[in-house]
Amino acid sequence: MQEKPIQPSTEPLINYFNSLIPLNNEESQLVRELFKSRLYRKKQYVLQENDICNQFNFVVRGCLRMYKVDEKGNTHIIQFASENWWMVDIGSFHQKKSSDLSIDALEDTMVLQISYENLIKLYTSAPKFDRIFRVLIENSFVTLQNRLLQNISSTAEERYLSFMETYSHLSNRLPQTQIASFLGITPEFLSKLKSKIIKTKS
Amino acid sequence: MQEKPIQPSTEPLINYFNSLIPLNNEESQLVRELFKSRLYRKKQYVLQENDICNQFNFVVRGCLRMYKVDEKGNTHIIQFASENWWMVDIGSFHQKKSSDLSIDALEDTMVLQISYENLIKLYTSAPKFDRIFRVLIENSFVTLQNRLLQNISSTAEERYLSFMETYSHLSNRLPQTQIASFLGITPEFLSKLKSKIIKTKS
DNA sequence: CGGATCGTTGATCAACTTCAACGGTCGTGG
DNA sequence: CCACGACCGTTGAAGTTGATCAACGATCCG
Repeated sequence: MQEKPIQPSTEPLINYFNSLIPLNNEESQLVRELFKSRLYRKKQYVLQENDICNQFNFVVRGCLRMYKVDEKGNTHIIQFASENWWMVDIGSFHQKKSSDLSIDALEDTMVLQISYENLIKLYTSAPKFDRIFRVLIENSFVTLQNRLLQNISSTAEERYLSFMETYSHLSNRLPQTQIASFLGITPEFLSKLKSKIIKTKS
Repeated sequence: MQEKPIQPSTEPLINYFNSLIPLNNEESQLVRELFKSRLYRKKQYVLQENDICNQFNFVVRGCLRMYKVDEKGNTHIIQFASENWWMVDIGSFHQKKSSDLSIDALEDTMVLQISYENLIKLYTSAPKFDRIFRVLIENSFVTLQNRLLQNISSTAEERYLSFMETYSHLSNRLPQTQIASFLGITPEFLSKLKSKIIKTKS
């Protein structure tokens, strides 16, 4: 047996689609043609503020973050995306208007990406993808809604504990500063929370 | 000329769809057949916690709210829906699992609603609706994402001022308690915010 | 080796909650 | 039609949560 080819493939994405709604051969072929693989090195921008988000990204390996920098210079993380997650500023992507968000890589990250034009082509060629992307966004919507609910109704400590459960696969890959920025608290306060939690346990 | 028929019609909804992606006659007819109008009186439940959300609602007239009641008995409002907005617990609706949210009417409210089964039928009969509902959810997603961003990065005062702009059509129809519950603060604190803002202005 | 980034800790300050009390308005039943 | 209760908005005092600023040690990478 030989090693798998080193050249990146779209198969992880096709597997992902199949797990939602099975694709036929023609549809799989469309995916192979229209999605391009691309490697982003750690700290590299995927989307820079004020640019138009022109790529819909599927993370094969690595980790991205999407965030906003406010007037005071603080960054607020809206979303992480690691293996098998999507990353795009949907507003900018669909309305073709400049984004007030940024996306960059927290690790060397391999993505499969499709441009706006090719996504339209995909929808037109195979209407099943209208449905697939509808389901996909519905799922993201539910996740986002739960997060908003948590933010409205819970203390920082509760949010942190919940984050460590929900993102257990990610928590050890992320610096605490990034987690704090996702939770909407300062790194200093997160540090104090952690030591308080440890004390309470023992 | 006669008065318009008093019997509620699906025309506002068809106009709404046409503004997104124009419908042909057959598609319009499907909407007329599959959406049913229904009146909810003030305080009446549209969805009760632990039930499955089986209806996708379009508000023709009035106002609904969707909220969660936490362990301490506090209610947290996730969304208002007045004229031409949608209201549904998407998670419960699509996964057919019991909801931990509630929906009720803040005013007497006329909705056009479609059941899960009929929505599937709609998607199957006219794939254009896959696209329409994809676009619709994309829009809701952007709104939700902006709100999350605000909640992470702004003070209560900023959120309140922003709310009064964004929801200016609603702000005078809503009791302050409801606005506070939407912003994620106590009614008392909102009251103090308001008086502070007035003082600063003069 | 040296700078950049990260995590920690303490003191002080600002944002927001909690609880209690009070007055106003509105709708409903007697 | 009035009275009463329910709900709403306001205010103040005291408490909690989390931010800010400054200082320090550890690690990592060029």
